[in-house]
Amino acid sequence: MAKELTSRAENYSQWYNDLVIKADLAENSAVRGCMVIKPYGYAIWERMRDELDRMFKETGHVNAYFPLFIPKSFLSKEADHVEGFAKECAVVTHYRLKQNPDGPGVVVDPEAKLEEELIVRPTSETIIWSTYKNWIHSYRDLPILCNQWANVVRWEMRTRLFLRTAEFLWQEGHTAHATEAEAVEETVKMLHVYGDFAEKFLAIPVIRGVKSANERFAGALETYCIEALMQDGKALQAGTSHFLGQNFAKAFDVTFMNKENKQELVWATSWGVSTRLMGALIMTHSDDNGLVLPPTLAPIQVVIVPIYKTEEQLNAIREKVDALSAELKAAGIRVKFDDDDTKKPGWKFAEYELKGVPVRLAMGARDLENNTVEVARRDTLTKETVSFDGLVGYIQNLLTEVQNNIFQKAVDYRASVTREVNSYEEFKVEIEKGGFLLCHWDGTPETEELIKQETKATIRCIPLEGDKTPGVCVVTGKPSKQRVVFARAY
RNA sequence: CGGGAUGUAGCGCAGUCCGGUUAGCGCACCUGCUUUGGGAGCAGGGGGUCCCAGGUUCGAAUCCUGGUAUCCCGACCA
Repeated sequence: MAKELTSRAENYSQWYNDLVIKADLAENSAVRGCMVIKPYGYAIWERMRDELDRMFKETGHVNAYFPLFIPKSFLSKEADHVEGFAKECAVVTHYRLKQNPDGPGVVVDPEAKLEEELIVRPTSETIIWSTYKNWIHSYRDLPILCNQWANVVRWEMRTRLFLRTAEFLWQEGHTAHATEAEAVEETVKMLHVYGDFAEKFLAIPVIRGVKSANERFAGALETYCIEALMQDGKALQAGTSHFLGQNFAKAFDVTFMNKENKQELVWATSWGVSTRLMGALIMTHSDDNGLVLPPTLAPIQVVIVPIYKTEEQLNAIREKVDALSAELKAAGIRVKFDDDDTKKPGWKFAEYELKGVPVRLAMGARDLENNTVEVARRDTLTKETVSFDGLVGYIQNLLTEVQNNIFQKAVDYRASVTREVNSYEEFKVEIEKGGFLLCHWDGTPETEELIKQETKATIRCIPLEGDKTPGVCVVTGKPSKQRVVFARAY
């Protein structure tokens, strides 16, 4: 069969959709803009979820769960917040159906209209802070460090698989603190949890930074983010951590008695990452043969494909592989022996490449004779024949090497399309080529908006690390404290 | 919500302009034999409310009207 993924097409999204569907990650469902995540894709999400959950718990957080439905009045209590989300809310108005009196099927029962409409959560700040009001009375009740794993709904006008779906899975942390300093510290801490997760676990290099006012979360005083760069040169916001100040405490009247017996408003943060990370993963590492998964994340790290003609040969291979599998498992490696006799070896090779399995072993009669095995790595698509002896150590090293290699490849790619620009003319030319542009900006929303209108580029973030040399804005010539990161984004 | 395109087997498509045998092709699926170190070959077979509703006609996948869904480009947006 001819290779179906012919090239990284001009129309990246088409390539991406083909890839995702063929790789058995997800399908569009009948519901507008929602996704079905198939078992293999979900296993990848579970790997992400488990690792993040572990990191959250290591930093002192606990999990909880809050309602799906938010009374309309809650959402309107914080002015900026409601303005940010009002245009994309799904609203529940009735609670019952009845038999259609004029024909077949059912209709909404007009008798069952809700007194107050319910909003399907687009995010949970409001319902959580209405709850925190009852949990917090004293400084002794603080901090509260809760996370929830949930689904949320945002009725986007235009959706894109994994990157912007109407419903998506995510985690949202919501913390409450006695002091501003502590809340800011929490916000930054979680930004770095996300940054470390992206780089060490997903092998996606990210820029840690602060959003400009235009791009800030609705209701936040400051939004921190990690920004990644996809292989087509477009930026993707991969995670956010918000310092919410006392905005939600004010809106929901959440106060506490401090040690001096004075009543104070509580300080808040929230932070989240979503199934968008699946999109980031695919669009950072994949090639024309399908997914490329970092070994830390891969649900299957090593697949073993037997090559045989007879049942006897298979049994001989199985005997040897079973011992190897046990050793690999004991070493903490996720291994699969695919002895499905309805598929041929060549088919399996292609299939596991499509699925991004980092290391593939093939073993046939030739190997049994020579005490060898064929080792293929997904990231470089190279193969070599190695001795069966000491194989576990070899594979452990190889997995580490693959992990480092795909991260380094992504770092190198990003470096190759990140450059400084020093005039607006240059900016307009360079932005067409994609990638990150580092340039000076006068710090005003007006200038950012002008650039967005004229070039479709936005400030991805004001980086926390790196060069802090001042300069002058490429548009207005006014002073600038440091270079900021511009790009076109998903 | 504007502009454009497309809905025909599980997937990808041809047929539609110019109405007329039993709606066709590739992949996938099933059976048999041969195969198995990179998505096997040959032979046979199964599978269709042609997006929905109404209309025109002796006759509609094809023409007309309305609806609906999806995709792309905008606007919008973690």
